[in-house]
Amino acid sequence: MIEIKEKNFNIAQIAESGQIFRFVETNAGEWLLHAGDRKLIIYTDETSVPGAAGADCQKRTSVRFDCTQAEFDGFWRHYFDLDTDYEKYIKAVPESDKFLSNAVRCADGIRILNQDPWEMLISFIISQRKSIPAIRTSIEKLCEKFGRESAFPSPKELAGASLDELLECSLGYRAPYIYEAARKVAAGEYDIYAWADLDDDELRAQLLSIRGVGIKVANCIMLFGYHRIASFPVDVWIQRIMDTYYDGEFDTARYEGYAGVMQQYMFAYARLQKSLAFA
DNA sequence: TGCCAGGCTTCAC
DNA sequence: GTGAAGCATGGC
Repeated sequence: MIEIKEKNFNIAQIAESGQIFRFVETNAGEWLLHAGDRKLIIYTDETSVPGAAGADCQKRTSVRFDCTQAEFDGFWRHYFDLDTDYEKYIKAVPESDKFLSNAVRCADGIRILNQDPWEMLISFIISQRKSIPAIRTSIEKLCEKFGRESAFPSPKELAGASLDELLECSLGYRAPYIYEAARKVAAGEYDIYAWADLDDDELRAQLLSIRGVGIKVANCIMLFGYHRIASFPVDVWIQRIMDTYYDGEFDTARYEGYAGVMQQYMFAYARLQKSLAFA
């Protein structure tokens, strides 16, 4: 068991942040995370709803990872982006920006995870016009049906699926997109791991060449699968926020190089506000 | 029951 | 280049 106490690191906020879909609280304070073919159990002291009652992530709460030191150092430390100082991002937010200031107060435990490009590609193709619970359901079905021991299916495993089998995973009109993407990645036509060497604009262009990947999904894959934190995905939530609080356009230039971090704070806060409003 | 969901492709114009 | 229609289905 590895115990850490880190500022700006909140498991509940990350699990609900919309960047990961296989991260659930199985019991109070006990979390199960799937990443590719890896599995991790995490224990936390606080089980509160993210952001509720003014979560204060400035204090260092205990997070315990059920893994060896070697696994933690070799994989999870980087996965959770624990070597990055998020306080410098948070301090860049001016008090005059009321919305973002409030967002940071409620979501300052979020980190941009270093997830797998393949898993992000498929997950965010699925995400279009789906609610987050519905995305989770589809991904669960894919993993159960095509992954070994419910791991996320590899390109080769998913490329072996028929269109009818994919349709059984509640993919709807996205099924042909997944079908085609899996085959082309498995065949090496889309060399998605080599794309990690491209600059942001080149990477975005490559992702946009995949059928079913538009600008928003491409930006999500960049942000969460390639850790391009300058990427700023605009979905219906972010658009609503910009329309309501920023006269239609958020000035990403102010946060040049890391606007994607701000995007996550905004997204999390907007969803939190809605969930509390209907609670 | 009806509406909306971390949008994209296609097709007019 | 721009804008609107059409899209499958789960979750609330």
